[in-house]
Amino acid sequence: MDENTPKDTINAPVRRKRRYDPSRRERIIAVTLEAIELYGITGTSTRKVAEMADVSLGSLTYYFEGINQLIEEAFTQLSLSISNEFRDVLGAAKTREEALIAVVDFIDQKIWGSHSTLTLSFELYTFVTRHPQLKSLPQSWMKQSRAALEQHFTPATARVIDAFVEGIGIHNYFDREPMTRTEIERVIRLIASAE
Amino acid sequence: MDENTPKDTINAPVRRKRRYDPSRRERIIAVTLEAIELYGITGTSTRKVAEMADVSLGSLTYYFEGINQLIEEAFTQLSLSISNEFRDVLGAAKTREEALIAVVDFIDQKIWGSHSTLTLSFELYTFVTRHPQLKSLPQSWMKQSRAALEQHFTPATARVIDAFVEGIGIHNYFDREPMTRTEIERVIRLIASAE
Amino acid sequence: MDENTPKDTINAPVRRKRRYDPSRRERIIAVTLEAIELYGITGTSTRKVAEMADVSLGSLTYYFEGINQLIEEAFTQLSLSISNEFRDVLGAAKTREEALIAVVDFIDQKIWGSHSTLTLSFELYTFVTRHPQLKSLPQSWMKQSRAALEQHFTPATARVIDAFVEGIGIHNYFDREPMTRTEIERVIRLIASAE
Amino acid sequence: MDENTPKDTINAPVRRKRRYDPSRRERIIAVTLEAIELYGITGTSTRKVAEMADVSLGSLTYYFEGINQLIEEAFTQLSLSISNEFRDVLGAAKTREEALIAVVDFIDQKIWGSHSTLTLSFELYTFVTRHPQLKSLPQSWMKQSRAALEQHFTPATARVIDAFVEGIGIHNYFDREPMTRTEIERVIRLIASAE
DNA sequence: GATGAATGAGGGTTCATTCAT
DNA sequence: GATGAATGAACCCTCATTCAT
Repeated sequence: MDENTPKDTINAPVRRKRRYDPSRRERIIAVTLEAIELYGITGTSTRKVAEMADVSLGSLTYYFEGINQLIEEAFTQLSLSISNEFRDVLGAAKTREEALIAVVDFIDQKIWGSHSTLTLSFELYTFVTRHPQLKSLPQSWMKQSRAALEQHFTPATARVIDAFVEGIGIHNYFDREPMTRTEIERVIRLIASAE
Repeated sequence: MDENTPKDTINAPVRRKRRYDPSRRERIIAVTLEAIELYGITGTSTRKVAEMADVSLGSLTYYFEGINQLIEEAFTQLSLSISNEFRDVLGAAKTREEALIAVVDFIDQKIWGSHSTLTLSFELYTFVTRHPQLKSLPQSWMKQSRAALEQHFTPATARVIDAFVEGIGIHNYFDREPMTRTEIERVIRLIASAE
Repeated sequence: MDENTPKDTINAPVRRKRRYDPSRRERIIAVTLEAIELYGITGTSTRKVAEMADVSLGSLTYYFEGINQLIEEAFTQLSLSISNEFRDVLGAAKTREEALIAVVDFIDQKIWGSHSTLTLSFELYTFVTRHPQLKSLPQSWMKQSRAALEQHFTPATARVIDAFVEGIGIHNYFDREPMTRTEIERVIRLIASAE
Repeated sequence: MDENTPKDTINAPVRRKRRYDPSRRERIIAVTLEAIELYGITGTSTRKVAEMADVSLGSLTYYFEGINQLIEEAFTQLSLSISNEFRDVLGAAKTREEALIAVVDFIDQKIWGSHSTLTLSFELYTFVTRHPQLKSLPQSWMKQSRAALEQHFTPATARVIDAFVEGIGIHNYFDREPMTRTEIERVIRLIASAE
């Protein structure tokens, strides 16, 4: 009782008493993804997420079964974001030529090539390895990528492009002299030419 | 101690639990890699490694600065193993045709396609993301792969093959209908044909 | 809320999850006793009780001061049930001989010997130890047991029988070879014979 | 490093660094029993035990699988103490008459009648209810009590006395007017007379 | 050189209770 | 009157690391 009574209006203690926060669940998920990007799954604790989301510790287990479910939902969202973005980029292409360029863009810098995306993907792959029930995440992600590519290429070609996107993205991440845009384009054209 | 001490035969050559063991350091590293494969970095603790290596807990910090150094050395060894194996497989190829088949084998089942290798690679990639000083590991690994490939292909082709190996390995790991050997071979031949 | 709201039949008498419920307080108490029997006081939480009673979480602190008051009321009810049952069983006896048999029945299987009753009694005894204001519960329970016995036996005998009932019930609960009905009857007759 | 460096010898920080504490495990068990008596199992936490034993938190899980194993060991010790004490008291009796008096003493005040013992017994009974693997504790305790009694009485009588001891102890604990020593003695003699 | 008992910060989670609606 | 989202202290336990022997 005492601790809630402000001595005077000036020194009133700042007490976080945020009730009614309708988008709380979504914010927690988004913040979790940020935490994973910043600190890795290893460094992502309930306490850190709660603090980053400006939320009490109890909120996490109020909305989620446990930290694993939280991570799963965060990854689900990540997976959706990436594959939707790929779909959008490819979907905007009207001709086969535009599609080719869109793929190159996707690798080169726009999405897949980004530090953030790759970092999160590595975390996801590693996590899926230990939690096989999440295999559906990269699976449906791959499925959607290929569906988007198949609007412009044959299934076989789509598959090869998809795999190349994956591989070159990772290699460029580590490589001190990443493959140039010109070279990427040459490869994509080569693959596409084989249909 | 008591239970291991022979009561009356003073010089009896009793096998102590922790016997004289010159290769202890190496064994700890090897066991750490096993632990990472089995439980992930997250699930690999000093206690578990010590127990698996049949070594005292103190040994770990006696031989290594800390658990991170231990993991780093384990990954260094992993990196060496994989790239050496790739070098050997490629090195055994006498003709360009044999080299092509060797690459297909490498992807298809022998090494890179294995569950164990991919699992460890994901752990490594994730770890490197948080410990940039280890970037040299995948870098020199890539360097050696390409050097091996360059015995039979141009540098540009070597690079593309290398990236494709990476990507298709990962995709096949997640894919419920992995790319067939025939299809893999077709792609490799396609890439090689562009020289 | 959405899923329970009828889309077009405005006045449809949809059964809400939480319907009008006049005996809610009593039900909560009864359910609490069930929870204690199933999970022990340790395993009985407000959430679990609310869920089992199909009642909102807030109801518990709305109807009760706190969980301790809830437990107290549950135990009060338990105490009443058991002692009333004992009173009824004894009250139905018309002769001293029938009373003897009734006591044997009470121990042997009917009430006191039951797993459920003993489980709850242990919980109660333990709880009373930490909340002395509840000592009146076993006290009035004992008082009523003796009053029922005194319809057929002297106070001194009633007391001894009562204590024996307590002791043999507990021992038979743990004993792998419980005391037989014949033997129980022999003891009761022995005690009764001393008047 | 900084925090360990004393600024001067006078203000050297007091750091509990108790290494080598050979009886630590036993002390933790003993302290746990004290904690259970004082606060009940419900109120006995790892933190409280660690503090009471002047031991670090980690020591508890270093020596015990978890808090349940700790409680089990504490109860095992309790069970041993009580039944040994009963054995000793009875064992000191040379004649049947002395044995009778020993039993009365045991109930009346010495051991079983004590607040402490009954409190712990209630906790034990309640705990066993939820952890059936501990049923052997009260079982072997009963077994030993009867063995001690059978030095002076027939098995049937031993069993009845044992049950009566249990029941009267509990009832006297709750009763505002406990059974007098004289009355207890009368009952014991009555039971013994039936052989 | 080698050990393993000891440490304590930090992990995930549960809980009774509060209170704006 | 009744709700349930929100709180934060406290729970048990794991961990890398230290250090007296």
